[in-house]
Amino acid sequence: MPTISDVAGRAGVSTATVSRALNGKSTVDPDLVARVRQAADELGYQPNGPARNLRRQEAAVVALIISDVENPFFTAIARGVEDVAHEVGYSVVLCNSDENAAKESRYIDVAIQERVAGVILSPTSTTTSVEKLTKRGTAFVAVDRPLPGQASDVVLVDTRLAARQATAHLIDQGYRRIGCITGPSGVRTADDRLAGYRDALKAARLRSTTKLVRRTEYKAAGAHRAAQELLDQPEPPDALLVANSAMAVGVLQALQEHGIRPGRQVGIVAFDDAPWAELLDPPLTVVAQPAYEIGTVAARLLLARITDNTRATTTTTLAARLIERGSSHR
Amino acid sequence: MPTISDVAGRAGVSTATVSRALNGKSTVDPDLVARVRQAADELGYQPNGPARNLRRQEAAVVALIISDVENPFFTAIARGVEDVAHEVGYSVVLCNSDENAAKESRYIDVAIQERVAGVILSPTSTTTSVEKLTKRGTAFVAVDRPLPGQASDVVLVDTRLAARQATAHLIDQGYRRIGCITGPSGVRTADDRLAGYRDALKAARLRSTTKLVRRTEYKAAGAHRAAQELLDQPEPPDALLVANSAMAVGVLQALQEHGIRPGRQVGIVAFDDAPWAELLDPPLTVVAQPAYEIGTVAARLLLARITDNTRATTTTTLAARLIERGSSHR
DNA sequence: AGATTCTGGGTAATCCATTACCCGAACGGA
DNA sequence: TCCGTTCGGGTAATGGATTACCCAGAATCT
Repeated sequence: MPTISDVAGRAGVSTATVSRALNGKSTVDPDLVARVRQAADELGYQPNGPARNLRRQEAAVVALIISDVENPFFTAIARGVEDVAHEVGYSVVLCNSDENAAKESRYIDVAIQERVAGVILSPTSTTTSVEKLTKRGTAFVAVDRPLPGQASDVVLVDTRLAARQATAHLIDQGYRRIGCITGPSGVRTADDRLAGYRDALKAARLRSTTKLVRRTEYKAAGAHRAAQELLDQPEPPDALLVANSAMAVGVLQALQEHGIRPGRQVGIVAFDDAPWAELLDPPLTVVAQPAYEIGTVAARLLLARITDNTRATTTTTLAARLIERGSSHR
Repeated sequence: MPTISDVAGRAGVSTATVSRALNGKSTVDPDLVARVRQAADELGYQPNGPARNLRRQEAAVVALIISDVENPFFTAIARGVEDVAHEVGYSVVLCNSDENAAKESRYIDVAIQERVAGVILSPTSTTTSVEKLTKRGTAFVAVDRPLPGQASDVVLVDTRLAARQATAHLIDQGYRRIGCITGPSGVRTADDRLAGYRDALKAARLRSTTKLVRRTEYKAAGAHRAAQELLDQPEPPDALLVANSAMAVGVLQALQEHGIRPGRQVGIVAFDDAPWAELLDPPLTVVAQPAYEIGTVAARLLLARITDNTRATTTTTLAARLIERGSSHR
């Protein structure tokens, strides 16, 4: 593996000149630059990243730690982050915490150890592992979920309001026994969606009962079981608010198994506008979250914070949009 | 940011002892280990990754470069890779090449520069950027698509056979004007799926015509246009083989717009078993690829190659499975 | 012309963890 | 008791790129 001194030798200059020529930080005679470039190409020289990062005390890398790679909401965020980061020469590494605090903590350790320039995180739950970042002054932005008690930039969706509007829409449509299947307690988005659901019931003077609420993992399997339970009750719900698209799959499966078409008999609104939502019969009413935009906004905030970590922290709240389709109409 | 000497100072030992105590490579007095551990905890010491990697000449990281983060097939591979890598203490960083040779090449450069232990790649097209890896002796495994002319471990799906079987199934069902919407020419999986489709037509002595074949990006939008074109022909196809699930979305949309239900009028088989496939009416017949398993196999091969790069290269071909559902029955 | 500032480029210090090498102490065997 | 091992732990070399510092020669000014 050729080193900078190999290049220097071949080009007949010092290592300092090679570094300067290749990084363009300082003026170097154009002839020398050409010689250095050529020597580097001939040797297939690739700078040693660890050595560079050790010296620079920072890598041009941002870590994006998301809670589920298989959730399109998070991969859309990833694209947003990537597109912005690449424009300014940063690489993005994606880490999958799997809604698992231990994995999240481990990836944060790795990020710190590798001296990445910044971290974007969708926090799984507790705040503790994030303190390591702030304590070290690593630039950091939270997405999707806030971090109570932590001063950091945050990019959120107004998910409580969205849940409220979605539920209000179901009420408008004449549904009265509306249920809610949301994520685990303690996960902020899950709590907020439930709260928004309750807000809407309250505003409409409908009684809210825990019999119509189920909380499970943000996955299809859990939602499937939850929906079965709800539907098997003596007084089943006539509509359901479902907290993400993976869960929607489970819920719709359960409806199928009960021989129920979404819509007239049981109205459905789900969070996240999956590409297949329009293919269903009836098409699925959804709450579309601006995932890509969350990514771009978060990346821009992170870059700003990398250059100046003393700026005041901000909270950006983006609006979600209810897309009415057939599954919520009688 | 505390360094190893800070820890050494606080624990009253040398840096060598700290390193040995923390890494457990050599026997150290248990009392000292405890003292070092405590000092490290108190200071919140995190080893400097670049310094460690510089010295070790390798990072305990494997890079996984996939061609589309938003494609569930690739994210499932990612989970497989992660699960295996984590077992043995490696971190996985995910890079999204976006079917773009330039991005792929850039990520390969980054991987080389950062001296990752190995790379798993779903190659977008040309072989050139991969040579950089093999030339440097970086452990490397290709997934999903082979690299002609490159000696490397490869993990594939027998996608040609799967396409043939899927097409044969359509023929069995009585479809006669079967079309194919596949990925860009030059992308091996796309070519193979087309070849398998033709194999089946030939075996059934059906005439194969380019009028029924369309090639586009592996995305919904391209497939949507392609399907529209095919359906608007004077003699439209009575069935379609679709090369991945994102494309299936576009195709099904086009059918909807033409007022056609999949099945009787136009039979559909698509690659990749998406969780929503069963929710459609009729449910979608698919070719399920063992994506997670591709990931685990590739990761194990990579780890083996990291420990011994002289082993003979292997090609693992996994079988896909046709899951017959309603969209391919008359 | 002489003094002064610039500029390009070389020398060597620096970043920090790991580990080769070495030394002293403890231990076992004769 | 004395010698040869063994073992724990310290000293310092090492990895490779960047950059502070310095110097020589060119350019500019008086």
